Amino acid sequence: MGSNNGSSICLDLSIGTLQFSNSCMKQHNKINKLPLIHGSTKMEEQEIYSSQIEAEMLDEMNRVVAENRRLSKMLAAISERHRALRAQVLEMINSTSSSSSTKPAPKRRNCDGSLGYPQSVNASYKVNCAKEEVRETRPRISRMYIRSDGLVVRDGYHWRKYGQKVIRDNPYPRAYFRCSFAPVCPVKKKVQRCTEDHSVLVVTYEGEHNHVQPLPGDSLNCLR
DNA sequence: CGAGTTTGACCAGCGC
DNA sequence: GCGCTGGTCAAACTCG
Ligand SMILES: [Zn+2]
Repeated sequence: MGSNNGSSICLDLSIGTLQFSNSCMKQHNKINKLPLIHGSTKMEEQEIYSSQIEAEMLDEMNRVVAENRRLSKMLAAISERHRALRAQVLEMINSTSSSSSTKPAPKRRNCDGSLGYPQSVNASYKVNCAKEEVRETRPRISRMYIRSDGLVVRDGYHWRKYGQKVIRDNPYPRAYFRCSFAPVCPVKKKVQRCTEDHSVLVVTYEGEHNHVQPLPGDSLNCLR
């Protein structure tokens, strides 16, 4: 979870071009090897038809090659931007962690301030979570998006509800759960409905279980 | 009767 | 300092 630190994006963008050109060439050879029988109108028709197909295939192939080239350029540009942003974020983390060594870190609202789809996660959240990875002292926080009608999340663990709160800008309340193995297990979770899509539950897990899953059969229909 | 849930009160951080 | 807000506590309540 969140451990995908790979800076290089590797995508195979050769969308069947080789295969396509090979089959095209085979067909081309086949057509060329056809015995020529002069005066045969049927053969002429076939030849015209074949050449039409050939021309269409070549057109298609050129189009796909051009598309492939365009996508490769786009990917290169995106990779370059990703690398630059990553470097920037790391620089920010280093500067803030060195400067905040004198200041005590705030006790609350570290990673839970914003709630929304993964695409709309803001920059400060990303920076905070990156900080989370850098210093291993704070409990691990992970967020999941689950499509569910009720507030029940089948994640294989037993939870005890210890609070519910109406949160600003959300008509649905947020529920607070502790692992039923507490205080031995320190894991907590928060469950609330997504403001954008009310059929989606936003589940935030805090910490890691130090015991086996009591209900391993329960699968998590996660949307990530 | 014990375990789990509900819900109002309380506490602490943060912005103004 | 004050009000707002999110997180937690704990008494009351429910359910098997
Ligand atoms: Zn646990």
